[in-house]
Amino acid sequence: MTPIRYENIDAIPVAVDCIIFGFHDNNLELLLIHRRIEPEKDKWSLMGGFVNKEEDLDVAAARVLKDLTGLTDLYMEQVSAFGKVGRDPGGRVISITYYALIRKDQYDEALVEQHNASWFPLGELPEMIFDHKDMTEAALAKLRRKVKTEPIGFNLLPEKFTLPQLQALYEAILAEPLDKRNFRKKLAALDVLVKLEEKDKGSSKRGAFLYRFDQERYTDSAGFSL
Amino acid sequence: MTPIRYENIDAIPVAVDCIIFGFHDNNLELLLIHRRIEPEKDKWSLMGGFVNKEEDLDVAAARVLKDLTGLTDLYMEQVSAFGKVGRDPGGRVISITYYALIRKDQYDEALVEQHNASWFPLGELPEMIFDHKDMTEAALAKLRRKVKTEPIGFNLLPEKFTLPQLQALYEAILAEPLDKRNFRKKLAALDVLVKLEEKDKGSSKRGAFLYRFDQERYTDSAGFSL
DNA sequence: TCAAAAGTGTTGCTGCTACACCCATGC
DNA sequence: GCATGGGTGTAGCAGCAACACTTTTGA
Repeated sequence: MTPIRYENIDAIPVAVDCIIFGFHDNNLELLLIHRRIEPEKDKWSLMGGFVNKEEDLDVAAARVLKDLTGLTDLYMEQVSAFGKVGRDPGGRVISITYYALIRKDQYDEALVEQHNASWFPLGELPEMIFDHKDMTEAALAKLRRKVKTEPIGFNLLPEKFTLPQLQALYEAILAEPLDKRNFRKKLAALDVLVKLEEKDKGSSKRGAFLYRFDQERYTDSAGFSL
Repeated sequence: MTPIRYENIDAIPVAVDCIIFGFHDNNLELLLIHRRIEPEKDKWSLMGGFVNKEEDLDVAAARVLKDLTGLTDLYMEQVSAFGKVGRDPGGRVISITYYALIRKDQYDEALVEQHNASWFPLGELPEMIFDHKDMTEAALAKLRRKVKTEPIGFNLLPEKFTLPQLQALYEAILAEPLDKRNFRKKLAALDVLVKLEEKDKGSSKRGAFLYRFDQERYTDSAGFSL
């Protein structure tokens, strides 16, 4: 049978918008793009792009992320679809949002500059266009939930990291202070970190031991909760 | 400034598909539609429809639900977007899924028959077209998570219900047995139910007291967890 | 009188929170 | 030698799971 063609159906431009999280200086940050045209000139927007007719949604999101950061294989998760008729004054566009976690030591700074993008700590977000603020909040809520039950936080840190760094990361994501001993106790129980010989002396005289996340140990274990 | 028109952008048909949950006979059930045409003839599908150019996503989902059940103001929540290029062999369609909770004593049976739709207990789902099985699983996962932290289960029960009914509902949703005393203890602590004078003698000689959910008490309280 | 479902409290344990001091090092 | 951040253990408490018997009533 010949496929149905859906010819009398309204077709609608579909975009993906990416909430890009990074971690720097004990702050959770967002990568935003400076809008240089009207309307909403000089506000900031999420990085986005239209979905091509022959392109999976995830692929479109990955493409958009690569265009801005040069990075592939990022940790990425769909948040939700935003589809109010008037959400984009330029015309009807349905937007599917994704959040992504990136290591701030790895992205391509030149590309980011070309796009007039900069990083903003969550607490100091500028005015954003359209419903991008709502998108950000939805993404953050989803990240907060997820980070407690799955070991995804590591995607925001370098390969090797210290426990104080990891704790600061979780504190930044959850926006609440955590007890140092309890935090370490839980991590020890999870048994997914490998302690290395080296120390990082970047932030203290004494130096803190470096660890790395062991993906294999995790997939074996199953339980994760912080 | 004149709005940009997005004229050179690929436009794509966008659908909403609804995972419709009902509760009957101590089973969580799904309302599915019998497909009478090729391809995938005689399989079953979720109720869906295309999103019109001038229609919000939520409005489209509500319309689709009303078309099938006659009901409006249903409890409804977006699940996620499915957007693989080949997911519908009839052509590229991006589908946004919503789940809805309906009271099985209220829907319009004639309409449902007109659509060749029937109810299936979750354990006895027939073969479904395209990726509708994945959609169902995603919806169920979301429902399970949500039902533990927000008082939405009541949307599947009549206005007045008994505690054994409510417990059976939660057991059906979570697919695990619950301890009767602990369940009642938690509910009592939540303080969102109003005990009525009447009893329902439908399922026992002794009869069980009827309760109703008090929305106001809930919005006041804030904490809900089962 | 018996079968079938409704209703009701207590105890032990687990897992969480709260909390303070010593250690290593560079300056 | 002192200031700075790194590292470590315990005790009390709360919330959760496990568990068994009495009540009501229609047949």
